[in-house]
Amino acid sequence: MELSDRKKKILAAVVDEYIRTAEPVGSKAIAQSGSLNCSSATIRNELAELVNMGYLEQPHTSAGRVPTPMGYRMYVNELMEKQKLSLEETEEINRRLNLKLQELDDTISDVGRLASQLTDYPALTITAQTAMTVKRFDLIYVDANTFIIVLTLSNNTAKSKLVHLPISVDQDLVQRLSSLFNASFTGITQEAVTPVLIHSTERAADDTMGLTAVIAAFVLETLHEVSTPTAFVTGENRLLSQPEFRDPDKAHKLMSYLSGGGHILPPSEGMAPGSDEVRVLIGPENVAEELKDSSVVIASYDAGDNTRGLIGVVGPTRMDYSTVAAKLSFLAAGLSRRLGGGEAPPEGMHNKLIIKGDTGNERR
Amino acid sequence: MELSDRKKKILAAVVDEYIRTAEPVGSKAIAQSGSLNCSSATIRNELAELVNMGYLEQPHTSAGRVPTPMGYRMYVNELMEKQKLSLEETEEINRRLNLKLQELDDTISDVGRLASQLTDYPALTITAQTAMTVKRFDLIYVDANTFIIVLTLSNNTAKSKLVHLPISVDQDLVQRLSSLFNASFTGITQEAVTPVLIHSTERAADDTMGLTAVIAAFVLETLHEVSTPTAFVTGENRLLSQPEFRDPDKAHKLMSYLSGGGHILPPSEGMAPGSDEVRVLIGPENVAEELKDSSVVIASYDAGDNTRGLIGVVGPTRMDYSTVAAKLSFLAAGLSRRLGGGEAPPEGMHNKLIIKGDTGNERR
DNA sequence: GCTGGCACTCTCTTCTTTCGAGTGCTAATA
DNA sequence: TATTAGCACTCGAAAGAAGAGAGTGCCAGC
Repeated sequence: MELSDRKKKILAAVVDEYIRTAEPVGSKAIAQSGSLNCSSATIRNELAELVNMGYLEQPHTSAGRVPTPMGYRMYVNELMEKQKLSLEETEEINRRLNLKLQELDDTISDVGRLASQLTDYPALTITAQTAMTVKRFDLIYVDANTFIIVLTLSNNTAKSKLVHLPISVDQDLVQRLSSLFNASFTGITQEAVTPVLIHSTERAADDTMGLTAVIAAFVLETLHEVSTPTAFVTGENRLLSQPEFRDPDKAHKLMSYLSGGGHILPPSEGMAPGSDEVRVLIGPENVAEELKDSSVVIASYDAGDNTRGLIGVVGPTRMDYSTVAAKLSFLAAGLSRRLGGGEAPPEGMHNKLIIKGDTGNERR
Repeated sequence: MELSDRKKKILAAVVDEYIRTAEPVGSKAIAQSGSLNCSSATIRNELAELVNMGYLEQPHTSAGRVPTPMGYRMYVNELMEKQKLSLEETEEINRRLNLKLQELDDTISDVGRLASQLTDYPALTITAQTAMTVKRFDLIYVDANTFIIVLTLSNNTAKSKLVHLPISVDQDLVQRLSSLFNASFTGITQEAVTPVLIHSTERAADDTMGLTAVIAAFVLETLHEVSTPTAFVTGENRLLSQPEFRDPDKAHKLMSYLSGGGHILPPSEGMAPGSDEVRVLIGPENVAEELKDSSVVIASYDAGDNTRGLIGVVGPTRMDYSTVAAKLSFLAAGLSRRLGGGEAPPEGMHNKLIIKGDTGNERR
């Protein structure tokens, strides 16, 4: 059933006002807010109908109205004004993004911090799960007891480790191992590094000192580290400034859930890989019990190497979806441009903003 | 002025009880708690004197007594029973510590997480400020557009980066740069990497493609990263389970302060480098305004390479100093044993526990 | 110097009252 | 038929009142 134009306007006004004040919204307030030219009585009638339809609810008989998750969903899908960031804001974000990314690589968590600062909600980042492989081995012989392992990974980063041994090894062995590993350990994923493979390499290299095992362990460690999707949450404490989390128990519950990392995001299969899409999950649309009365806004970015990462924020259902979505979208686009390959849109550009999400779940 | 033996017992009992319950402690409760063989009236008299002396205070007339910071200080310095961890506890800690440290190097933050879990307070870790230098350079030529920089640092770790260039370089230049950097960039600190030095190296190598600058930048970045003391805070949310932080504003204030990292610890000059010392800072003894009514317990550990790191927890002044100190001390000792050089005490050992701190500040 | 007893104080809890925002309904109006 | 003004009603939040209880300070007796 379609909403009349006026109902839409009223619903939007309720959500906007509620987002702003966190107080149930009365008919009078809406009547006065301009944009509608009718009396509070008329609006009361409309509000009553919106309650019937499931878009709004009343905390108790004589209170104003509050949006239901279904109301928020309608708002997010159709009603909210897509926020355009001001030039200052976009420049600010770009500036800080550049700053963050200048530093050494794994600063994705820093970007999470940035997102949290920008939105004033806790932020989470998740790196994508990818089957990384080793592209190239180098072993640098330092002295009889020391050598350096350098792995070049499929995403064109290098990882290294200095190994100090209690026994001395000869340069030849290191040499041999280097080529053996280059021959048989490159291009294979973590799972393919089997004890059998390690053993046969050890024999082939005539390694009686366990060097092979050391190197293989480093390979496994590294592949594991880079292939495991890691979740990172920052700014949990920002929850506390939201009135809905004035109850310390409630806040504590959600915060410990967030600190636990992971398990926050829905199976992200629906994430269209190419777009600047922003996904909104409202209250009960979340799978995790702990998030049932919070909302999550997630953007995905191109992390290069054909993988995508996620960056999102968590807040009360009464969240400033419009601004948050705009900021996250912009941030994700910036990240994609910097991390991803090639054909990205030029900087300042930012007009499309696709918001997507589950379609309105049943209420209650 | 010295406290009588009975006063000490009473003070200890008050602190113990208050730590346990977070409620002001009455004379009756102490009388019944055994260990003292006198009536509540006697204890009332003693309590009144302890209030006069500044060790206790009353929230209001007709309430029980609560320790002042000075009272806690006395407790920590002289009264509290040094906690011995049970065998199960020490084993548990060792097990988890081993688990954490198995993984790749910079897991100090993980150890912070461990500390937080063990104590149920927010934990912070700080790596020491050290003037790190590069010990050795290796440049690995991959192909015309690609090479890998490998730095071996003075703390015997290796850092590497894969550099991909838009132009092609010849192997000779890479070779030349490698030896030049080994000659003039080793053993010097971050500050000594001057534009002049970079420039002269560039000329000496006859480098017209800016490779020198790229490498130098990586050196600077790396040295900066490893020499800058970084603070890391985890488990802020655990504050919320403490009754003194039921007020969201108070909690929020402290938590944002903690999230801001750093500035938490006092100038740690007093940290004796050799010992398992644990330091306790009670309420107003903290320098930071935000910590004036919280307490901090810090242990320092040997991070190898003649440097020390800090690991600590933050909580309300009503903190379980005894247990926390024991756990942190043990954790720090374990870290020292694993990270630091050589002559560490054997595992299970753990009997000395030196607690130190500022001597009782003036009250109020 | 210690103890039992007693009056007193002050907070916390609970109950009651008041206040007001906001509603639903009805009758009048365009 | 849709809108509006008016009015009685509802219900929570805030303010006030009363009672309970924990704990104190002090005094007199042991």
